[in-house]
Amino acid sequence: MESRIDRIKKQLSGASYKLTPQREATVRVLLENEEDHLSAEDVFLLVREKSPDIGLATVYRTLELLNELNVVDKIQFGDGVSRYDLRQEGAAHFHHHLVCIECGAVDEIQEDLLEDVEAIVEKKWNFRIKDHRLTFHGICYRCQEDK
Amino acid sequence: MESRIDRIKKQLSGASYKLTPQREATVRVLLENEEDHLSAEDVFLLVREKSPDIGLATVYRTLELLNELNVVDKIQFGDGVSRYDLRQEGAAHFHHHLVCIECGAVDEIQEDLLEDVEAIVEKKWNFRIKDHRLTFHGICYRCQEDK
DNA sequence: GATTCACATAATAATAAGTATCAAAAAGAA
DNA sequence: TTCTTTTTGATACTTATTATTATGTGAATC
Repeated sequence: MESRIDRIKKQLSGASYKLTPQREATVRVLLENEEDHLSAEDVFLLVREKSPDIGLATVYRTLELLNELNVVDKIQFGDGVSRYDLRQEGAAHFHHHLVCIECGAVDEIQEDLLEDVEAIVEKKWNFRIKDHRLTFHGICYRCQEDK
Repeated sequence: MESRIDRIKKQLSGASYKLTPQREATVRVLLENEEDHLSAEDVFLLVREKSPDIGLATVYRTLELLNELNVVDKIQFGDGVSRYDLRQEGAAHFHHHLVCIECGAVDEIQEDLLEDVEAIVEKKWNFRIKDHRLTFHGICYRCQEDK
């Protein structure tokens, strides 16, 4: 955990930004809630629990910065809110999501399932792929059991 | 064209909605701009050219309704605006998009490239897929030529 | 034909996510 | 120290979208 913070610190300083206490608090919240897909508001409320004086704008700025440095991914599932998701270390590509239309849960698929598809797209559409977003909408295993 | 409007009319009446003049004007704009990915504002401005008395809220409501009936798909590319895209007739699934990070162009892939991937996800994650969203970000063929 | 009645609409107010502004504080550099 | 740059917090603002509300409309019933 500490080592991940250190590495993020290096990424920041590499781009001549500092890991200020506010930024560190924000990063810690993201690390502690890695499973979730927090909105900026969610992050703000969680950060505020430990650092009550932090401002909402600072959280937005930090998330924006982390997104530019590819530390987090900014995603939209269509509910009108941006969500911020820590990128797996070393992951070249965005991971995939399973959004349950019953309960709203969002699960992640870390595996890259798209290599074959990307090869086809690059060739057939002559498109140089840099990243992708893949989300499946359906019924998660939990809601299937409930039936 | 007229036949497509007729079929959309049937879809509406099947769900006990009417194809009012305002709704028809909105659908026509979508049909005439099928290649584009219009925002609600875009649609509103285009509809207004022919039906100056239409209200923005009506356009929003119509787009929302068409989305619920799966006539259009509501998509977000991350620029803060929802865009509305006519679904190909008979298409069970959402089509895919190629978003160029240089020029912003959005191209479409109508083919379903995900059958194999979906089979894996359904089995391995025990997730019953209803729909999917797949967007590639990269450099389109036009911008590659410009180099 | 007049009268209901449910649905649609236009106008506009309200909401909420996100951004811009700006003065003050913090952190370096000199 | 003093000067300069970066960062921050508070808050005003913007903008997409939604809610409200009074009005309109067209089919169904009297």
